[in-house]
Amino acid sequence: MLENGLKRITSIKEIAKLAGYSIATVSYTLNDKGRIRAEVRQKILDICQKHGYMPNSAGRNLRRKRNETIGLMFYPSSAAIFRNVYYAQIMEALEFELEHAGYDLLLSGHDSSLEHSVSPRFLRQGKVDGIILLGRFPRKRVIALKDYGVPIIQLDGFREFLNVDYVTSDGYSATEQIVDHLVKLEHRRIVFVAYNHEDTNANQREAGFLAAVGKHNLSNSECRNIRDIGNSVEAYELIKYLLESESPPTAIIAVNDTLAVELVQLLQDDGYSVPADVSVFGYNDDADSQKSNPQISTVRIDKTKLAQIGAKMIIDRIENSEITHQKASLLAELIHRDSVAVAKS
Amino acid sequence: MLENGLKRITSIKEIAKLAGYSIATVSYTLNDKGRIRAEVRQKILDICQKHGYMPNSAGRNLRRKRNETIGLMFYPSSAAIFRNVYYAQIMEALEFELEHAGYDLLLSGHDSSLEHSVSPRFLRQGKVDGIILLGRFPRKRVIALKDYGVPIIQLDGFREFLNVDYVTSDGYSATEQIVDHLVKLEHRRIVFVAYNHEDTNANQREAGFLAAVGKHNLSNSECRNIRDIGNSVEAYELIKYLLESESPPTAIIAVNDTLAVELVQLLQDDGYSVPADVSVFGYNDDADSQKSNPQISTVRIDKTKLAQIGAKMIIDRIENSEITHQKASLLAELIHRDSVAVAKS
DNA sequence: CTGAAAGCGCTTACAG
DNA sequence: CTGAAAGCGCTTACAG
Repeated sequence: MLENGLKRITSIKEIAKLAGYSIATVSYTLNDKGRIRAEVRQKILDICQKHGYMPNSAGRNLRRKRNETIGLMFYPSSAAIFRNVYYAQIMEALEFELEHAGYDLLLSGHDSSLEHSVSPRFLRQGKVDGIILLGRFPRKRVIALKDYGVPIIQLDGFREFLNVDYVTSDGYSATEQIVDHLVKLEHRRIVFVAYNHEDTNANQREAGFLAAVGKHNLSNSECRNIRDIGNSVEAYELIKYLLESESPPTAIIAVNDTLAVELVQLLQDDGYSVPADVSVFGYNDDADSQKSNPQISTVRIDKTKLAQIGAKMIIDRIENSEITHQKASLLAELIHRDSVAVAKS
Repeated sequence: MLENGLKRITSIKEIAKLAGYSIATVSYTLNDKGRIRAEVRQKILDICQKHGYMPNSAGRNLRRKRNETIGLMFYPSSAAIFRNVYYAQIMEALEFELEHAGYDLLLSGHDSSLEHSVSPRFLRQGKVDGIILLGRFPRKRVIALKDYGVPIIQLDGFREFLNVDYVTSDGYSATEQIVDHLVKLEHRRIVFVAYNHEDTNANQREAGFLAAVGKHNLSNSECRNIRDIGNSVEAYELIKYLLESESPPTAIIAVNDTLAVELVQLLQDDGYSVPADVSVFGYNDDADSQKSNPQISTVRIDKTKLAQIGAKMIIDRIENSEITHQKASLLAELIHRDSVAVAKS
């Protein structure tokens, strides 16, 4: 029941009957199409309003062959995403953009990391017009998903040569900038640390690191790229070994702020001082990099922009499948805070 | 194109033609209804499989008058939720339950705190069968939402006398337990602190506090319930004033772990020792309560169970609107850690 | 400017 | 055990 005690009307047919016009006229009015007399239009609108009429999306979607819905998938799983502060801002902006463009966002509780996992329900049921892949989806999964024929894009992750649109951040140039900056502060023994899982963003950052090491003629044996650690404790064990060696590193570049924050904690627990003994750089400008003591120097990725571009990409792809392959790599900005200082001599 | 080079089939009609049976038979097969000969059944299933057929949800939903979709709304806004660790686990469990029950989860980017906000798109478009309200929705908003006629429930929030199902945690008894415990540790001057915004969960906790103060014959003038602070700094200013008074509180109960953690930080920055000078209790068992130093004693709310019950409630309500009003209040468990000690004498 | 009608893909009572 | 047919609520070319 509505406020005015009237029964809620759920179909265009009833509205048409009440107004004394055809369902076509009602439909045109509701969609601002065709040329309906202003007077008729107003009458119909009034009736809809009065009876709390809401168009039925199943009816419209069946006819239009659209869902006005975009599916969101996470890798490795949605559990991982919700716990990850990095994604909060992205989700937020994504929702905003999509809602304004007339799309709803459908979530998948699907665990994409399971080897034999079937595809998410919403895909099997054809409930979405497009899919946004958030995270470091493996190539194989992207291909499998692409084969459904539903438009997909990758957000904050990418796979080349798949003709799948993507938007990510330019970790290569970001790392070059970090090394440039560290070298200016007289660092010559720098370590890059990332997790052992496959991650194209981490690869880019590593590649930028290696290129910068070459560019500045830093010693290959003194600059390490550690890529086989499973967690911060493992990372710290290796770093500790290096710190106790004859030519200890003076700076550490951690693949993200979470790792950076944890390393700083472990270093401090062990009696090292940051940045006096060793400088630490992170990536992402997550909230915890600022809460850490000292505050961590990091790379700011404009997450809102990332989401905006992603939203635009998937919508473009849905509404115009002819457009050519799109990819974007956002330039990142260095944020200088207190975890970096001139190299210990 | 599928792997086998065949065109993907998108309707039951084409499958029927290929199989040489009617669409009714295909439909019955797909839905495991009616009595279809095993042989025919297998043939149809094979064809579907081969051509990657997926049923069209708009068609089915139009016919069934269902959406198989549940909308999720947040208060004050989705932005607030994504940044709130407390909700990560709830979202996760909710998704899991709903997906298994055959429902998809539709997200709303809607900002419910805006006074003149329209309802979310998915509601206006009739895209959801039910709505889960997460957070402390004001009574007025709950009523407005309820008037759409779509089943709703409140999760981790509640409004009485509205006949809206809800599941929340029993903050009343939790706080009683906290005070019982503190009294056992010889605390007699205890402060309860909560934010100034309207929040029925906070009200419950406060009520439990007041009841326990009465039960233990604690001094009303020495036990305060502070409910008018906007943030932790404001809270700390008041607490500091009390700590410097003649009969300073020996224990603080903060309405959630976030506030507790921030208060501990501010106390320490100011030279107070926790728990030597003052004990601190939180609620929720959020991740940060464990990361804090000292680790914060808190109240564990089984968020997974909260979500499970919530999922079951909304589904019950959707599938059987006749059921009577349901409400649940989860018993919480005290988690004893290092922020609480015997009262300073 | 307005209406009659087809059809989107599905489910389901009914008939056989 | 299987099929013909109605109808869910909508949009849209077409006719007038």
